[in-house]
Amino acid sequence: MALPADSIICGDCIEELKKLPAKSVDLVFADPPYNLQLGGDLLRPDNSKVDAVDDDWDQFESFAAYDAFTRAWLFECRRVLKDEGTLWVIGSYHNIFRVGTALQDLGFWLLNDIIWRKSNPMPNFKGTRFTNAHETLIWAAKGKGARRYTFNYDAMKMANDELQMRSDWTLPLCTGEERLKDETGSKAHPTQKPEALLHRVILASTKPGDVILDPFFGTGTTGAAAKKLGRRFIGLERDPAYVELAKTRIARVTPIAEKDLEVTGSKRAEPRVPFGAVVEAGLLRPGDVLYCPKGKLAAKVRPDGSLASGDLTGSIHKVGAMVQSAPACNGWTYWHFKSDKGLAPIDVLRAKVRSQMPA
Amino acid sequence: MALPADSIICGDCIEELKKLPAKSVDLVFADPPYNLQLGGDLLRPDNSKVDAVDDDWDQFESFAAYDAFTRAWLFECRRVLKDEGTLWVIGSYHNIFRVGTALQDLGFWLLNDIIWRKSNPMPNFKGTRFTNAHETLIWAAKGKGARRYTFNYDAMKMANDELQMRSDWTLPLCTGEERLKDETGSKAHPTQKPEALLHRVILASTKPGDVILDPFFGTGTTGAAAKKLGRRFIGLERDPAYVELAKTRIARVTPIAEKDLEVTGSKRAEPRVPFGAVVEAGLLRPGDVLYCPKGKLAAKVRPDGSLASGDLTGSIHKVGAMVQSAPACNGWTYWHFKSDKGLAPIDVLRAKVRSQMPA
DNA sequence: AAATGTGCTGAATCAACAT
DNA sequence: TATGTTGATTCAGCACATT
Repeated sequence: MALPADSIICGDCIEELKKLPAKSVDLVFADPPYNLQLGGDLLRPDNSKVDAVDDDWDQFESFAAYDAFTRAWLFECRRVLKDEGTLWVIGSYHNIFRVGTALQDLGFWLLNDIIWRKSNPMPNFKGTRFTNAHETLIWAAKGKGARRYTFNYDAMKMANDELQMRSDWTLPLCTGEERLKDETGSKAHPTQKPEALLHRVILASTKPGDVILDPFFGTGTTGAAAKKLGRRFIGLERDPAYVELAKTRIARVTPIAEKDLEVTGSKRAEPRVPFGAVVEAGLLRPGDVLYCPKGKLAAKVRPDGSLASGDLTGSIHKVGAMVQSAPACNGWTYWHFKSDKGLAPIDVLRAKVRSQMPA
Repeated sequence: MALPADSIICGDCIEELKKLPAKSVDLVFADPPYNLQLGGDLLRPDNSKVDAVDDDWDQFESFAAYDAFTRAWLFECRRVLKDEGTLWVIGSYHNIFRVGTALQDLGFWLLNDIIWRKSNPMPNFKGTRFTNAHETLIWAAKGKGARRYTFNYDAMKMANDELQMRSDWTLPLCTGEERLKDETGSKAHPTQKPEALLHRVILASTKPGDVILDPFFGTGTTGAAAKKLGRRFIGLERDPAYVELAKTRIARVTPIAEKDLEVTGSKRAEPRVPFGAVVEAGLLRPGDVLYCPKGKLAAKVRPDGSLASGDLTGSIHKVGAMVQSAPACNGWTYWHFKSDKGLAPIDVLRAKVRSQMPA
């Protein structure tokens, strides 16, 4: 089956998930039902249905049913996810512990739990508890070994005034203009999430063009944010009324021009330049002397791009580590050459070589 | 058996819990092993080694083993707890989901999950995830029907500048003078919690004279805070060395009169707003153009809150400085956007975002 | 005396690629 | 799969030394 990108599928989320091809999506964002009163959606571990919940429900039975439901859709999401893809789930204390446990049991590897601090939460009117002012998101990779997931570290850092983005995010609720209303003027969906939240999730963990799957699409916040940011989406939603709302909503979204989607990139993604290329380019000559940042330690450049410092020879990194008796060293930033303005790190020579490289 | 109030029992926590009488304590505070699953050594950018929690007591064979342990001690705590008593557990994403699930399965009724936002967390040194900047506490009553638990709503409200105390608490780590040191001057316990955290827990959920049980007593932070606040404590701790440390520590604590309790939640500096939050809030779109005060120089907004002006990219401050060839620049006042009333500084957008933020 | 600078540390599931 | 090489990566707060 071809991947139905940029579309909404109306149907039961588990059944529809089963129809999607394995290892086909880059990101899953899921906002599953929080409470246990799911009626027909809830299945016991033996797949029998749970009756409508009343005040005296059998608590264990209900939890077991919720767990079975949770594990079923998470299992399918894991199947559909690419090996280097990641998954987000949002929830509150009513359900998030069960979701987190299920994730771990299914083999997902937790990367972070993220706290959405609501700047304008609903107060606790009875004064019996702390104001419930946050929700929790879990960000997980497909498994322990999955190392090559997308995390746009530098973009996140930039979005936070050049400080690392933390695990707590302060954002307002979805209110005002952004909140979708029905014909009567009341809110169209009870748990519509703010687009700002999805903006950060998508910017952090996907690249332009990636496919984002949302198995509980609702009124399509994930789709709207994805379209805006030049990502594709697949939405699963059971309620045809929500599907219609989401379609209208997403149709109105203007994507950001591709050239405006660029974010701060990581140095790891830069093309690798061996030090030998700097010598080959004539930016340094064999026999030239490099110095440590304070200028006291020195090493001599050799024709093959290795260094010699006394008896020590090897790569710029290895010699840098050895002369400091350090376990490791980034030779590009450690070693300096004498320029007309004093000592400068050889990293500026690497930049010169890179600027002359074909893309 | 009489209740061993204001004492520390050295022994296995589950075995010792079994010896305590049923329905005898008012509060349980538990800081169990987190079951961290760390890989090899972690080096900081300066090549120093992170002192990780690699103690034996944090090692479990599997999730199943951790779950069995968790359910065993939680089961006994529930037995020992008075019907109107409540229980707190602190953890991180490594274990807190399993703890929360166990609590629900054992019949506890969750009242809140509380986020301890660390004001000074350890950074993520490798740039691979969001900075893990919080821990989670769960506050639970003994069962769904247990309504007469203690919650000092007004004291909490008073401690928070007459606003309802929220479910996210911003507190620093336990460092400096407060952190207990061993003979060699290094930390005596790897996971000592700040007294301010216990202070708030105890003030919120106990009355003077109440008995607080801590089954993972460690160096006795719970006991110290309890004594200070005129509550009694029972500590269970396996390691005799920690027991001794805790005894000495608590002996030095002088109880304080209630009227002298510190006022927490004092006014903080204005919350920092990164420019990325302005973009996320939709107040500016990626691709929008910002102008210098005179309108001659321009820069384009990117999705991560960085700016691009020709080849120059970076934060609003950095790009502002570069286009002026100035050493520094306050981007908030330098950059302007086109509003219906002409050019306006982006600082007015920051004010909008800030007006929606809690401290 | 006051200001400034240096070094250390905190519950951390912390790299990616080529051979 | 295992091993070796390249080279990317940190924030707040406190203690203590220096100016």
